[in-house]
Amino acid sequence: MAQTSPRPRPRGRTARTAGNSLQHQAQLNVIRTGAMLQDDFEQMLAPYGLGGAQFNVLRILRGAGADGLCRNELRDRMLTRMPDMTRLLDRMERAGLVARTRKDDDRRMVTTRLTREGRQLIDSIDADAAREQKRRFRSLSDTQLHTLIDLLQAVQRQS
Amino acid sequence: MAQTSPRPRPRGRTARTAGNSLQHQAQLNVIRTGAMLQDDFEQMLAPYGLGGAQFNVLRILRGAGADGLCRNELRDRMLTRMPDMTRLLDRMERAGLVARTRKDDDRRMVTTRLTREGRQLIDSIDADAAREQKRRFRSLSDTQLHTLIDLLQAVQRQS
DNA sequence: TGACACCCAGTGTCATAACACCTAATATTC
DNA sequence: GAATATTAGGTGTTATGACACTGGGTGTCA
Repeated sequence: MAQTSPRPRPRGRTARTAGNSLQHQAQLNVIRTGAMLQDDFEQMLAPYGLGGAQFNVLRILRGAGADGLCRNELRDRMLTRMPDMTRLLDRMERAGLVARTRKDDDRRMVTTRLTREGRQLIDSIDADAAREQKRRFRSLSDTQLHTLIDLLQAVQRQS
Repeated sequence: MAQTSPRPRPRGRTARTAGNSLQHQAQLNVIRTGAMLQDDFEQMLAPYGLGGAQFNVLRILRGAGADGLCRNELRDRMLTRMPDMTRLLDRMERAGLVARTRKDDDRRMVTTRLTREGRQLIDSIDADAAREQKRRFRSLSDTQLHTLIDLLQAVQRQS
């Protein structure tokens, strides 16, 4: 199976943001760009049978190492809001990507860890993921990237 | 009905982006910030019984004026990808916010227009929407806003 | 005018997201 | 140590999203 769907999606003509306040333009551009990057990323993931949320879980769990993470900790680290972590993990467990074990000392807690298979899968995606990131940002210098990151973090810090 | 849900969502500790390439950090921050803004916005819209997509349709149709727009034109102007425009418009039509009429000269085309009720609804939201935009971006100067917008548009232009 | 390609809108079907609620285990208070 | 609160995880239900496909409507070319 080569590439998937044809993917037209010219969506969101940049020009349409004229005539509004700067804050409004900024808001629209952040949301639109975020959606574009997310879509690109999910497009890249499709051949692996993953969605963005599942990839995110794999990435976070790989970062967490052998200790794994409990459901709520995992949920709080997600890139996007994810109220229904349980069933997302259910699906990933069924797919053999993660394993869950209830803790002995606090039996309310369930620790989720990457399986070997999950680990191998995300490792195999790394190269594609890096390529995808570079593609979108290739026109920006390191200074510009720093500026962009700083500005976005300032926005995130507002309440 | 006052405010709705408690909304904890501390999600996405900014610090977690260390140790990766600048492009990666930029990608994560754009996606995360976009999701935050979208969530905020939908939070604000909830009391009006609208979701982000529906608000977006109202906004676009208001801009289009009395001529309205056909389904595909509308879809292409959406801020986020929306493959299932038909049923979104179905719901909005059922709610009395939009009206659809098939064109006489090309009977394939269906024009969607705002109803008076839809128009009044989006007008009544304007003040809240503007407040929400300002809140998130208040810490940025006009120059910084311009810079942010320019950088994001450069990202959007990459294929 | 009949065959063809193409365009627009809509539908069937399945997977996933959202929201409110529930249950079990542990902590806290008296 | 029994009652209560709190915290973690899970479930039921409904709404929404994705994707492939259908089917009518137009144009165009023999």
